[in-house]
Amino acid sequence: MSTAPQPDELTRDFFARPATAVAPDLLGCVVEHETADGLVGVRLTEVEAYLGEDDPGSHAYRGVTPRTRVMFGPPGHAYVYFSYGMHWCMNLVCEPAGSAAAVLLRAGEVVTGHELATARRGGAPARDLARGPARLTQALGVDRRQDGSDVVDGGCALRVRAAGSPAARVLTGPRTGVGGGGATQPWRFHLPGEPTVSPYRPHQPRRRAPGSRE
DNA sequence: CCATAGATGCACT
DNA sequence: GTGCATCTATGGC
Repeated sequence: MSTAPQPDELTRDFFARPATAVAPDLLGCVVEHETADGLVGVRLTEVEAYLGEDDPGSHAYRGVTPRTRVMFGPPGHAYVYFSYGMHWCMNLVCEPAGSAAAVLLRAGEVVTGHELATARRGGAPARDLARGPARLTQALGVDRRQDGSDVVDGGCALRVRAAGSPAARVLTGPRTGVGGGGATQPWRFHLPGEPTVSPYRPHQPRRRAPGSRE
């Protein structure tokens, strides 16, 4: 049989736009990851836009490095990075190659593979399965191996599809967990009335490590 | 509900 | 060496 695109499949052109335009359109879409263990799908309820080299809150602010190489590549790919020594976070790359914008997937609702997602999350309650960027990747089974994955190439294990009509209402707010002056722009997007949206936390400078002098 | 502290490894300076 | 685009456990209300 043919591998014709499904009607709800997102296109590369969808991601070739500014991150601030892509981000609200991603709300309500479903990210799926299929592994040997099964399929988990997450309906996105909260995302954040990160711009390129002019955005102090973006990993791309200091230009191309081995880690941020994928952000500067073509749109429609996953940028997965390691955070705080134990977590993985997932972005979808936007804008044409050479421009480093991306959208961080912050939270969602597990709509497929509830049992597998719960097992991966250590038996967490349903609302918490994908509430937070690191929880979301853990529920999906995404880690370093998915960095650079093409999510709009039909047949990839990690993919994004539209689900129903676009969100009727989208709320915006300041970005979460970002300092350096990058938090003040209203580049966080979420759906209203969603219990899976992570609570907003203003950025707090990290206290010194134990044992260091004050 | 809220606040705080500790875990933990990598990218970059 | 410094600083994280975080989460969990624990304690108090």
